[in-house]
Amino acid sequence: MPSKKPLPKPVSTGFWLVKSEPESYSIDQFAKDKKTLWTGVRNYQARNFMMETMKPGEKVLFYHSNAEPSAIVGLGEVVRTNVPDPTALDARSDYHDPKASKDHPIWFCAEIKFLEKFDLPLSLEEIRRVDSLADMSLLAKGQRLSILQVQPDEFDVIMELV
DNA sequence: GCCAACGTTGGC
DNA sequence: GCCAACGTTGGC
Repeated sequence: MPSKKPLPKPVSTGFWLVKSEPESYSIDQFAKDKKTLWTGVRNYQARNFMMETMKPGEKVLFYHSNAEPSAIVGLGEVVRTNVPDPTALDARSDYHDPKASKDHPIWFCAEIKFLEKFDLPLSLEEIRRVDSLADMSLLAKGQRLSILQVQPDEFDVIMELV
């Protein structure tokens, strides 16, 4: 028996949810930018999603966290993945990592393009009231990951409600 | 502003 | 390798 388990490489469900505090990057800013690099992620699990699980063309729900109300507010689509995060190499960035270099970027991000701002944002409170969304990882206790997988059936339910 | 939950760091 | 201390996330 090998003493080490291989690192699990999760299969993409094809759908994602990314969190952003509207005060740092809002859906309105995303709509203006048309596309953005999802930089500044400094968590290995979230990074690995953007390095090896996410695929171009997959849909991304945009969630406002720490907001009033916190809610799913829009939709984007993955354009590129596994892009070295430029903020890690920028000494003036809040996200600068002195251990990162051009040959060893450490941190990677995805590029996401704007598709839609929802007419009816789906608040966290509303999400909790939908039985078929009860298993969303967004609702899991202690869940702090800024990038989460979404199941196809959950995505369909959400798109019916926004 | 509070604080539970979790990830990371570093001393040993 | 253990684990206490610390920092961050994000709901409330």
